Formats: sequence, C-alpha cells, structure tokens
Amino acid sequence: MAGSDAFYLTTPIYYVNDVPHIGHAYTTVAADVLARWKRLTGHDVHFLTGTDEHGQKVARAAEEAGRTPQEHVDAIIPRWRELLDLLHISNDDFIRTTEPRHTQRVQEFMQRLYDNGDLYTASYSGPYCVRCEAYYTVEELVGGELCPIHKQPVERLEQENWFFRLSKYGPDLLRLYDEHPDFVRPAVRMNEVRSFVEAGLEDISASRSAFEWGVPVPWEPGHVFYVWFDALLNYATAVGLGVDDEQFARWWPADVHLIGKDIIRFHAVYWPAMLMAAGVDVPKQVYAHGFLLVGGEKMGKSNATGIRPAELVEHFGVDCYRYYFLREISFGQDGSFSWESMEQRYTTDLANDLGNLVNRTLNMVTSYCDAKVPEPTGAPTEAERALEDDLVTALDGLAGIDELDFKRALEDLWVFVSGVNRYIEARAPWKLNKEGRADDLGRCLYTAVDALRIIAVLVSPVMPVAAGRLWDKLGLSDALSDQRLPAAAAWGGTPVGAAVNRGDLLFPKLEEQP
RNA sequence: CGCGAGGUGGAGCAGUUCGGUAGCUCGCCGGGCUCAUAACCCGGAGGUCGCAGGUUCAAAUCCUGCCCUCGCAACCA
Repeated sequence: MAGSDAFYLTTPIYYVNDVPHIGHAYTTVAADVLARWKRLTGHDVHFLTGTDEHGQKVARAAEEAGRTPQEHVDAIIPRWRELLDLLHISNDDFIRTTEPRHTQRVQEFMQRLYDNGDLYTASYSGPYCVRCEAYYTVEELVGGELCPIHKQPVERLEQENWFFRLSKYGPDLLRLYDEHPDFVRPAVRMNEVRSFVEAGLEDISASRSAFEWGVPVPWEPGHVFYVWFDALLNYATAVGLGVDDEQFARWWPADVHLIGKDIIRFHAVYWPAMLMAAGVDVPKQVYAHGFLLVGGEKMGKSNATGIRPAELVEHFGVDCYRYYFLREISFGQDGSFSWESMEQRYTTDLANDLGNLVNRTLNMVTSYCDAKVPEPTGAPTEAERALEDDLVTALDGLAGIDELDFKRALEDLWVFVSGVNRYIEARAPWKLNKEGRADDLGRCLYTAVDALRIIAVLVSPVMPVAAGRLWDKLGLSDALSDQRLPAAAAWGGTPVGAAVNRGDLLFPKLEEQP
C-alpha cells in the first residue's frame, strides 16, 4: 500500500510516430501542474510519462526511413523529450516501451495471464488498417473499403491470435465501479464506461503475428503482444512491477492516470481487467479530460491541426501556455483553443492584472522606500481584512486542483490578484507618501509585497518560470522550491528590509501579431 | 424507440443535486485614480435561461413531449 504522503500520477505514453501537438501537451501540462501542486502541499510525488514505441506503424516508418525500428525510434525520441523541456515538465521518470525494464516485465506479466488460463488462441480475419493496427467491420469502413480514421484502403488480414478473456471480468469490473464511483472521472465518463460493460464484454485479441516489432510472446515464437497490452503495462513496470517489490509497494496503485477521453476504454476497462487477471491492485482513479477543439474541429493525431506547441510557447511564453489551457477550459469537458482568446488571456490576466500589479508595487517600494521592504508599522484597516478574505477564497479555490478543477483554482487565485489591486487602490500609497504618512505607507507596501510573495508561491505550480522570476524580484533568501503550503501562504513571511529588484516586466505586452 | 452530454444577455461559461433576488470573464457605455505595462478601481446598459405544455403560491432549476448540436456504439496512439 502506498503511504499517505505518496502520490503517483501518469500521463499516457505517447506514440512516437505522432508529431507532438497541443493535445499531447494539454494532458502533460495538466499532469505537471497536479504534480507540482502535490509537491507544494507536502506530498512525495512520482510523476511518470513516456513513449509507446512498438507496432506495425513504427516498423513501416522505419523501413521507409531505411533503418531498423530501434534506430528509428531512437532517432525520433528527442522530439518528445524536447516537448517536455519546452513546457518545463517536472516528470520524475520517462519510460520507453522498448526498454528492457519494460519488455521483460511485460512478458512475465502476460505469462501469468497465460498460466492462469486467461489467454487462448483463436483465428480472426477481417479488414485491417495498418495505421490503426485495428480490425474493422465492413459497416464501419467508409464506402466499404476505406479506414474511417485514415481514409486509406484497408487490408484483409487473417491471423491466429491470442485472446484475452476480458468477458470473464465483467462482473468484477462492475463491482469495482460500484464500490469506487470515483474510479473514473468525471462522472459522465463513469456512466459511459459502466453502460459499456453492462452491455456485455467480448474477449479481445492480445497478440499479432503479421509483424515482429513488439514484445515477443514468450510461449509462441512469431507473435508479439498487441500494442495496448504492452503499452498499458508501462504504468506498473516503471515503478518496479515484478522486479523491485519495495519500490512497487511505495507507488502502486497509482493515484491517478490522466488521459484523454478517447482512450478511456483501454484504461477503465481493459487495464483493470488485466490487473485483476494477474492479481495486482487496480489504480485508484482514471481521469479523462476533454478534447481541444480548434476552429470547432476535433484535434487529433490523424488530422493533426497545424498548431505546434513550440509556436505558441515562442509567442506567448511557457507560463502563458500552461496558464491558458487550464484557465480557459473546464478540465474534463471539451474546449476551444483560439489564438485570439489566448492573446486576451495573456493581456488581461497576465500582463494587466498580475504583471502590472508586480510592477506598480515594486516601483513604489523602489521610489518610496529605497527598494527595501518596509516595516509594517501602521495600523491595519478594513482594506487588510478584505484582502485576507480574498486570500482565503484563493486557497479554497486552489484546493480544487486536487479534484483536477484547474479552472476554478485559477479563477479564485485571480480573485486574490485583483484583490491586491483593489487593496492598493483603497489605500492609495502614492497619497500616503505625498502626505508623509510613513507608518501607514509601510503597512501598505509591506502588505502588498507580502501578497506578491504569496502569489509567487501559489502560481508556481502553473507558472513555474514566472513564479521564479517574481520570487527573485522580491529578494527572498529562501528557495521557492522549498516553500510548502499552508505555511508559505501565511501573512508576514516576507523579511523586512529585503532588497527588491524591479527588473524587467514580468509579462510585457505582446508584440503586434506577425 | 441504441446510450450519453449539452442548448443561459454580443462571445465564452457558471448556476440545475435540496424550486424562491439569473452570476462570472471578455466586449460595450459612463465615472474615479494617476504608483503602474493607455494599466488599475467603481458604476451602468444588455437575457422570453432551445420550443410547447404540466406540477406549484413560486421553475433556468421538477415532470411530459418536441427541435437542434455534439460525443460513444467492441479492439478508435
């Protein structure tokens, strides 16, 4: 059993053949924010991401490139590592399904299913799309001959395959859903999964024999495991399944698998059934988020919309990238991306509200107090009380991150950001300065700077780079990364006399769009 | 009668569980302030809550029917 302070979360592993797009980045950023938030609130976090590197599609792409599949995936893997660097993802591990630590454990795991009698042979023949690595029924094909996903001709393929007795686990799965209604979230997805299982499960094929690029079936030369059986197991093999019992016990079962809603069935039905078959605990939760729509169109791997994360990061910066998608879209529901709305978020929330707040505050400390944090000498007023209430709102909202409610968390955090603007407006420090009321001025500017310190801590899971820059401007000696809640959000934590440095604008106004 | 989600001021959304002043962000209009990134603060206009019935003293919220949009419908990285 994982300790109460341990928190293990995962993203899907990404199919190497894809080009990283904003959909991949969306899941990954959300997971990273959750991971950073959990660390900030004192949890011991293990955050896993990685790549899925097997399958016929990869084998064919390698062939076209004139190299072995292994050479091919080694050559394109940097593309995925770059995405993580670009977005400042703080994953603790990165698993590749071609690594021995994975492939060996997959074989052992599947051997267990075989030994338990949960795998059997049957032949299957039908229209097969190589790019999907999937069979279709004739009715599903476009015009009776094209793959509905890729609109490419399908092949007729007959294979002697190994099948997994998924049907056997229907009752156990339904019991799981009954006992853990939060196993799948949001609730609407749980309903979908449940009705799918209630309708009756069929066994699924677990191997392929038409190509070799996969994890070999130990007892059947010439067969490799169907890519999903291989891929799903990454969540367990990465934390020591079958090789390091102590590590495995520390992290498993996973607290949450973050996924897109397109792959919910694999995670909420097949995956727990596989684990049940092997006698391994099932994960605590599968959270499926919605799709990003671009111009009303569904984002997908196959109709790769031409927006690259790097392009957006270049224009808006990594902090805005991370902020925008979580603030704009209700996690769990579909949401629209547009360049215009991203510009608007940047300008209003980041440049005007937060960036300008930082600038105006530090500017006053610089010119009124010789760039040193003043003593909070004057008596508190009604304005301080109002500001304290705003912080409570922010902290309540941020707790929503535990429920993956990023939108509400950021909305409420911004109540505090605007609260500080309101506070400054109410106390008018420029006036206090002019009237020579040094005590009240000290109270006011100390409070404002102290609020900025708290804001730096609170935004750090979402905007780690900007939070770090803000932290540096405040001249604080402790490391931002050492801050923990709730202590770090208590008032009065800023040392008097700290030397602030106004420096460059946190979020300068955007250049005119090229 | 396949299953499910949704239709709320110009745009995007919340509210519907346990009926009772319809809320937020942006945009628009007016005012304030002048420390600040022409930023910040305050106020205002603007909505038959998809349509039609029903229950009720009272319905965005409950019930019935209908219209429209979007997912899923067995192996969809």
